[in-house]
Amino acid sequence: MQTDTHDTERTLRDALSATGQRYTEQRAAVFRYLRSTESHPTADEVFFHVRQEIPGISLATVYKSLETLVGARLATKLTYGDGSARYDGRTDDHHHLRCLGCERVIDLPGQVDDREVARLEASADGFQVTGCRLELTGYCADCSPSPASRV
Amino acid sequence: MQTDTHDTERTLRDALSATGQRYTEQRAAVFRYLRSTESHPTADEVFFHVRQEIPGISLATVYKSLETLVGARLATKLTYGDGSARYDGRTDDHHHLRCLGCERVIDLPGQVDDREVARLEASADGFQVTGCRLELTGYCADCSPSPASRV
DNA sequence: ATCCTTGCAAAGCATTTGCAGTCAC
DNA sequence: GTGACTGCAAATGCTTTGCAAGGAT
Repeated sequence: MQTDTHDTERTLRDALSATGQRYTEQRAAVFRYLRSTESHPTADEVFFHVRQEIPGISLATVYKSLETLVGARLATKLTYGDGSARYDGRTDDHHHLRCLGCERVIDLPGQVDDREVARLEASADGFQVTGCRLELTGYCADCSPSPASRV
Repeated sequence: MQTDTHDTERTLRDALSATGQRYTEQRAAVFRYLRSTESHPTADEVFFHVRQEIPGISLATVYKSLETLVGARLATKLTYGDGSARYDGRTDDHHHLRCLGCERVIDLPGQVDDREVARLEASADGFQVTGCRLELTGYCADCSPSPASRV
């Protein structure tokens, strides 16, 4: 646990200093919160939680910190979906489920098979593929309209 | 060609009247423009083009028309990606390529194999999947940094 | 000591809304 | 004639920016 905290701080310090940026309490708190949750929070939600630790932090700083983390590849910005952007503290290749009922975004374990990507890529003439994002939409266990119905 | 125009108008009239909504010149122009392009335009781009046909149309009306079309399942709203939403006149199941250079969104022929979706879905415990969106990111032929390089 | 960061308030966009006049049915 | 739609302008919501004061190296 203690080790976790140290690793997190070390990771952040290293990534920031590598690009001439500074380690600050605010950035650390935002980073720690992102790492601690699987809820893919919006900037506002991050602000709300981090404020309990650093009451004086401003929303603008939260936005700046989040962009800094994304720039340092320590977080991902999820811009699909309506409305406000969501941030994800995971940076490994993974996908998402989006509940059409409660709008929650849930991590989906597993990756798209490379052969499947290659097959699709074959239709993308002259396009050089570097990444793949997949989102399954539907209804989570709590929002399922009815166990058997299908829209 | 003539038939195409008739079909388009008929399709729109039918879809609108089915929900007690009215056929208007503005909605028709927006619909026609969406059908005529593969460029996945933003609301602003639709506004720009439709204005050449109906100079008096307002941006608000374009937004309202686009939402009406989406609601009637005659268009799709593409909300992944930063910034403004893009609209797609195609409603069949298909996916997209997003160029990280010029930000263009290009249609990707082909679908994700059902078995692949089923495999991923298996990890989504209790989640009822109704749709699948996939986006390959990379560089289009015009933006490719260099033929062989890979980031 | 340098110059990056913060917090505040104001600005910037994309999108939505309220409402009176207009139009499709 | 009735209720839906348009156009305008103002409002909203998320995000970014400019700048002086403060903080990390």
